[in-house]
Amino acid sequence: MNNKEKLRKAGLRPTKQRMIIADILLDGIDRHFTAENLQNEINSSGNSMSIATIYNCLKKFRNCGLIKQVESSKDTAIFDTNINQHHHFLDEETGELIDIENDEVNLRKLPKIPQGYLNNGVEVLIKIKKQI
Amino acid sequence: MNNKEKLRKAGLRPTKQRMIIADILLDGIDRHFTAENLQNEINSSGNSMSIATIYNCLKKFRNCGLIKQVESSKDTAIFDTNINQHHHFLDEETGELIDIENDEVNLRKLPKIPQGYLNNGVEVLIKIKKQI
DNA sequence: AAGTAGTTTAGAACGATTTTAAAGTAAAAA
DNA sequence: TTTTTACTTTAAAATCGTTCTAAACTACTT
Ligand SMILES: [Mn+2]
Ligand SMILES: [Mn+2]
Ligand SMILES: [Zn+2]
Ligand SMILES: [Zn+2]
Repeated sequence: MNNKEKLRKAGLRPTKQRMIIADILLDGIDRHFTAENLQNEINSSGNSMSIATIYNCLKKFRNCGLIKQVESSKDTAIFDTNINQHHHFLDEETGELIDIENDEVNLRKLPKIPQGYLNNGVEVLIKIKKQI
Repeated sequence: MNNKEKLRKAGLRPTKQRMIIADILLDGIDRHFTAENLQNEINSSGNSMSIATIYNCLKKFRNCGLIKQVESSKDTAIFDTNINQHHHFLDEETGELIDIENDEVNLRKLPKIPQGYLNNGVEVLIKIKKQI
């Protein structure tokens, strides 16, 4: 399925800007990035785009499930092209994230979901720090 | 140990402002809160404090291990008075966090920590959503 | 008591993100 | 195809959480 079809299937109009972003993000390579990182990639590809459009598109892509947003206490939003359920190592010093595939983690025991709620995904974060 | 002693032991001068905050936060009750939440509590207690001081104190308290900061993709920092290793339920709609005590979770399998790094804590986040 | 290092503060500044509103574009209707 | 409609992009302004600045203040040391 090409990117135009992916956008259509997600319910998004394949505009010029969304296609530029899809060409960068939906190439099957897993990556973590910020809005600014993406703008730099757009610029490097010989294109340009308003930062407002980049935020608009990232929000649409995320809400459609084409990308994810990582839970992180950094002040800048971090997005993730790996949309499979998976986990992360986090170096709190640098903010660097490393993927952990889902089958690398196995939970023996999980707490009871609160009354009236449904489980909507489990994420394991392993904080790491450089050895001294 | 009283709050003045707790601050001293943490290497912090027990100033009037830090004592006001310690009286609110270090009462043994686990809670999740923002800087603004705390300012409201300070105001309700008949005191007042500059928002800069509140941020200064929260950062000091966190760096001394008197409180924690939660990993969250919300745009406002969320702090936690539960400093034991523990986990959370997160309602992504509302941002509400609910503690999961450490013994409620059991990991059968953990990935190998990357070369040159040390494990610095494991956090499990269970995203939940309201049943419809 | 005097010195000094650390702390508080109001307000300015900052940086990430969102809003505004006008111009442009894609899809639908005619 | 033309027209209409809803959606999208944009630069610039606004917003909002947080940090910085620098002057006044306070806790601790000598
Ligand atoms: Mn965040
Ligand atoms: Mn911010
Ligand atoms: Zn990832
Ligand atoms: Zn907690």
